[in-house]
Amino acid sequence: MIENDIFRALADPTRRAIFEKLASGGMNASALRNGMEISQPAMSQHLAVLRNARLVREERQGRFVNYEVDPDGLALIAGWLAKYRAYWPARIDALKALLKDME
Amino acid sequence: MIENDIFRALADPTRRAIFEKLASGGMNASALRNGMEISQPAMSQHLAVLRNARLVREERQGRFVNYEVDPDGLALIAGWLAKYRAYWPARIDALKALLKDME
DNA sequence: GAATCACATAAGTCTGCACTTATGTTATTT
DNA sequence: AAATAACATAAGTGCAGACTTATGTGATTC
Repeated sequence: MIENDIFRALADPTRRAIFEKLASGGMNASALRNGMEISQPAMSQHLAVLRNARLVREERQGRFVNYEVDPDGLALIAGWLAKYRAYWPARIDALKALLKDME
Repeated sequence: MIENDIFRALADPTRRAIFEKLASGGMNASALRNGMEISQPAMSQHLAVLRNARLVREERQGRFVNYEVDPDGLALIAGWLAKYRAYWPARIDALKALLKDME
């Protein structure tokens, strides 16, 4: 179940940090490690989990592998959130401000 | 960190099932157990985790404790998602239409 | 083609966490 | 006030998962 993979992937703070870093632009695994104090295998394993959850996708470039955010995973979270939109009216103003900021 | 609590809380499928059940209406812990094959302590522990993540809130009613969805947790997820709005431009229009419909 | 570089995979260790059994706490009932 | 009902908490157990060390794989460099 992909939904389970997504939430389990995001449950780890290190993985969320990696994802956030990728959100600012595509990057290879080595570049991702810069300033993160994480071993090479650990990074590789984290990326595999994120990729399996469709939060990230890879693209081979020579001997480098470029990673970038996969919108599919985000859309799935948005879909999960939408199921509970009945509870959003309480926060509707905050959301509106958020959207206005998106223009 | 509350964001971490939220994602860790949602990482467990049983906890997501409990949350989904509560989304269809407030309920006490015993009613939640109906048709779930889960022990009473396990349910109590799951509810504690969800409550700590602000995904659920409780309200004492005699010797019962009524649980309901807490919009705060959902809003925090929406806020997290919003950080990556650059990756779901196509979804923005749908969300806007949704909010307009809420007026 | 041998060495090196970027990354993946294997296997083992250790911590966190979901569960169980047992007991505590608070409110109702009789 | 004793019994019971609804729930919380404590302590112990077993497994998943985040890490390590070691090795494998595919691409570039010399």
